[in-house]
Amino acid sequence: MDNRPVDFKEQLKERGYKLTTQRRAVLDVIIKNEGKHLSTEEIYELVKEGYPEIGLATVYRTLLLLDNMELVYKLDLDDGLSRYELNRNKEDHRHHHLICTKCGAVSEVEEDLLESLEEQILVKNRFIVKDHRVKFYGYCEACSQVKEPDSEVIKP
Amino acid sequence: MDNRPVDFKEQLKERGYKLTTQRRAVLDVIIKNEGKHLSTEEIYELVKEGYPEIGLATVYRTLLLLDNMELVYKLDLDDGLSRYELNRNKEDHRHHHLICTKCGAVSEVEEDLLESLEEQILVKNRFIVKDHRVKFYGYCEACSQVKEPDSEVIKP
DNA sequence: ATTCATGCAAATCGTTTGCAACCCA
DNA sequence: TGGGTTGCAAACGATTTGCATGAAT
Repeated sequence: MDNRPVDFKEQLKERGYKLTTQRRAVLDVIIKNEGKHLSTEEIYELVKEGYPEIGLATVYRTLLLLDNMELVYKLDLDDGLSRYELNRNKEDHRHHHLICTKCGAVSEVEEDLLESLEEQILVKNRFIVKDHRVKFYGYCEACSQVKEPDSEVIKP
Repeated sequence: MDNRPVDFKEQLKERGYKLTTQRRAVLDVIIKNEGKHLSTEEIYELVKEGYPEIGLATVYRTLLLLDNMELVYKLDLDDGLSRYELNRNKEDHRHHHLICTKCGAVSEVEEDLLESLEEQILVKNRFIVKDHRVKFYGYCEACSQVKEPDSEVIKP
């Protein structure tokens, strides 16, 4: 079902890059942890479990490469770290993130629903929208039921 | 028309903070440059024009304070710098940014138009949206008319 | 007189880069 | 073989922090 590794090798070849153990290891970790929004450091630690010799710089370089190849998608969840998620298909980055400012939980809205807004932007601002980044801040189901006074953990 | 400086003094007092020349100078620069999305360094340089003794650390600390007081709004325009814009009123941060990936120009969409989406999120995800950050990437009017092959300057 | 704020320099921290050794194609 | 790749350590750049001095209430 997952033929990405094959695509990966081909895509690297097309660009004149080599398929190395390190690159496979990084991609594999991201694939195995789909949905977790891992940070660079977290990816590094996970890769080291199966490949202790890898260097942090290699992880940074590989992530940059995967991002350029659009196999991966870089996120900013406002904690000062770069996080990544698997980009299942080219149009897949059209989902949004819900960030709970109380507990820090991050979930996703699979729908896009920005077409009408983008159409208005085209007409009113004469700006052609090609991509977008949308983050919603608020309270997740669990946190919205708590009665205690607010104590925000996350600041947008 | 602009009574913010008065509010500023009061708000500082309420929180037990002092009104210093430096804090006024920083806020004044932001007010005078409304719409420019200045970075911390740029604000520092502008403040120095009228107040050469100010230190960069003070600007950082003041910006953090203004952000906490919600007098200012922090932006991330993907260039690795923190940028700020004046937060005219508490509900004012409900506008979006249009970022041209060819020339880097940043403009704004004053309308919000996310209510229906947020209503759907409430129903489907049971997540209560309190705030959001929306960035659109694409081509501004000038750049969308150029015929040359793409040469993106900005990477989301 | 207190208490908070400032300026400076040093410290942090995530990320990038130079370079010799290494390894895939 | 040979050029891309790696690991290491040093370099970077934005932001933060410790501390003695200075200013606001």
